[in-house]
Amino acid sequence: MKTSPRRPLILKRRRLPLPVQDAPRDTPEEEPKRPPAQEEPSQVQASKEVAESNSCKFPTGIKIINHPTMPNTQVVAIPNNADIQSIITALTAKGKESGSSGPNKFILISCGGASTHPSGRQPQPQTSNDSKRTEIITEILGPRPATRDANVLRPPGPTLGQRLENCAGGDTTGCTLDNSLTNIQWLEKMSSDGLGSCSIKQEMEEKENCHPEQSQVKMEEPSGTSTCWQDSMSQRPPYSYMAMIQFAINSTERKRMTLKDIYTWIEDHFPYFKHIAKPGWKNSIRHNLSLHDMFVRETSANGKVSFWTIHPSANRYLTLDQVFKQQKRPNPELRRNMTIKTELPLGARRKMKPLLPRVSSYLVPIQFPVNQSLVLQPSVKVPLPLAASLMSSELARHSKRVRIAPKVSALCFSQLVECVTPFTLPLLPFQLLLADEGIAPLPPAGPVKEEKPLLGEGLLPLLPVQSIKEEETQHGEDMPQLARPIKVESPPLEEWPSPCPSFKEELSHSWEDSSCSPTPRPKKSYSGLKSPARCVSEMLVIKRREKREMSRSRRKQHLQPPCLDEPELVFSEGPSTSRRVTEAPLLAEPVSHLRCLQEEGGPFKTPIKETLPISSTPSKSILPKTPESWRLTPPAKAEGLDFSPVRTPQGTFGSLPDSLGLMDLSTTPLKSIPLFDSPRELLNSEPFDLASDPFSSSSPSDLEVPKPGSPELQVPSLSANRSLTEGLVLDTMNDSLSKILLDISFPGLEEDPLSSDNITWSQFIPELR
DNA sequence: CTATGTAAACAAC
DNA sequence: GTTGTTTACATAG
Repeated sequence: MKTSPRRPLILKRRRLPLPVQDAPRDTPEEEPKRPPAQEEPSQVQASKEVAESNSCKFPTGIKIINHPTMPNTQVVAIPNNADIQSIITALTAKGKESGSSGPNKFILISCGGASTHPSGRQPQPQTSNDSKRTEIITEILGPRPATRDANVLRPPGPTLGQRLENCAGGDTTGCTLDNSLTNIQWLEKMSSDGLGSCSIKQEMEEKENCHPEQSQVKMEEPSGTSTCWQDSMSQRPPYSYMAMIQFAINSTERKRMTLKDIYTWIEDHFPYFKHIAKPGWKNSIRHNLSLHDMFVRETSANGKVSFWTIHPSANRYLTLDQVFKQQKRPNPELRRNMTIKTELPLGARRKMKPLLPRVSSYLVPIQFPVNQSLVLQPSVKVPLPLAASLMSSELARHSKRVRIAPKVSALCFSQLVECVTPFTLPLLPFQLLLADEGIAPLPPAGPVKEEKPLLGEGLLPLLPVQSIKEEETQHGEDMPQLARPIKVESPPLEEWPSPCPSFKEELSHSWEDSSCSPTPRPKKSYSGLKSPARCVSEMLVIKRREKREMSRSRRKQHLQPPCLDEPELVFSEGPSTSRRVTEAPLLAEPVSHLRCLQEEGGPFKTPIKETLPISSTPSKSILPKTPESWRLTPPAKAEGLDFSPVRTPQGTFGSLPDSLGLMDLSTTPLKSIPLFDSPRELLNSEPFDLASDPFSSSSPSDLEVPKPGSPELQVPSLSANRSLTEGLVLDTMNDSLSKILLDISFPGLEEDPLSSDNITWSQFIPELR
């Protein structure tokens, strides 16, 4: 189709221009916003239901609304005077009761805020809304991307899968800013996507998903959207080769597959390759296998058969199934893509984002519901003390990025996610930044700009924890390479199916390697595993590589920390999966977290190649350190990297405390959480840190989060254009509470709301008023 | 610049 | 011919 010489195949995803500004076309009418009410009926109902139910349980004045985009997520508007703890307790109970199927994430927002606000600016416009609405929206459409984040975010709770779903949404929130933003996006989506049916209903039903069994093979159908999917089958899948390879490999129990099987799997699952694609696609597959460090080649014991595996640290265990599901729900993207193409006019189309792959993906798109979406009762006002927020992932695509904060967990939430809200773009720039409490520390130094660095870290933060630590510790900077071997971390053994895997690169260059020894670093290494013989052979290989490396081309891309982009999914089911991360030691949930973390980065994103020094790759890496980023990442933080940071416009945020975050939420100490009347307060206030309390202790000193002092960092920086607000997100699944910062910029406003202190939640969310 | 896709040259089996 | 690696280049963001 595409005939471009070079790229015969073009991914559609890229194609779609953002409607954003142009949007006009797309949604002209629609977007204009439908009043919330109008939205999907189904949604509405759902929301109502929820509300009702909630209302029962909770003190009066509390409004609960289903999050428009996030499944299993509700936005809870809490009056100032309400007893937060009790509410949290109630929500927690509720969430638990509901289990994965029900709402398990709650974004807490204080409503009365308006009152509080002295600020003057309450937005008028919005105000108007207040009265109006009572209802809200609901689920539906979430933006897809969110899911990913979700994963990330999600702690390990129950099953990841569930989480994902739950969280998936990420998001959330309700933030609806003003109309503008929201509408467009989502509405648009809705309409355009047509998700409709499939997604919506199913969404609610997520449950199904939960158990998905997915045979991976057939995933397509699972959803039922088969038609859509099928249609798409003839088209090039929206997944990168790297993603497809991962899907293929992860579809097996042992998580390993021969090249041939990979080809077969892909052909089976994506007819496009079987029937339409040029033969060269196989070459591309091979190319990807060789290029990305996350793919590790193992040789069978006898040495005759080579299996390709995914480096545990990088493996998110994504399966097509999972991705597919997620997409459905939350995002309609795929759907969109598929359908859209045909249906929508170009303008209308959204761009597809590469699902899995792109690094940028780290960013999670967040969608905000349209403003309307939330509605609180008029009467209710919440002060906002709470910040609630949400987070989860979201999608981001738009213009901005949101970072997701990790769960509160331990120390830090710090993670921020940057999201870009894709859709919204046009509308408004609303950004969310999640920050943990501490978060902020920005990376002072660096300009942050680079996302990448961030990326890696950013999301990861969580993940890394374990790995990171280890690395850190191990590394230090230099751990001898020897140490590396330690890698054991990677749980290779267990995880790795193959008994004796020999990885090409044993040395691992990645991580360390680059720097280290000149020696070879073959791609992957799991040292322990390989047999001697292999080692030798490997060595040879390595040598070659080294040479090459010297050269510059793209070499294998090293793993990096994860990113999120991908659809997240976390694995779920996989038996094996479970542990890999042995390392995780720290966390209680380790596994999941870890996994997430690692995975995040992993899979899709290519790890950064950090490049060896030499390597051809340009890694931009700022971090010279490690090539292997993925592991290393954390440390970085220490170093000043930011992990999670949000990148604010200017900068970024800081790092995560890394590990901290990971810790676990389980104990969330919500109790003491302060509520903030206005977003502004939040900003000013220190993070409350959950972390501090409970975790603080836990957190290693080193880890320390910059938080307190630092707050400003972010803020200031942010201030420039944005405003920040904070919110709390209660994830009952995880028992975690997270705080996030929302960075919101209003189009209309010149100033940042923040800057003006005036800002109130209501401004952001009219309904609250 | 980076990530990704494609093509192709080579090398080892 | 298959499998792996690399290099080179193109394209989109």
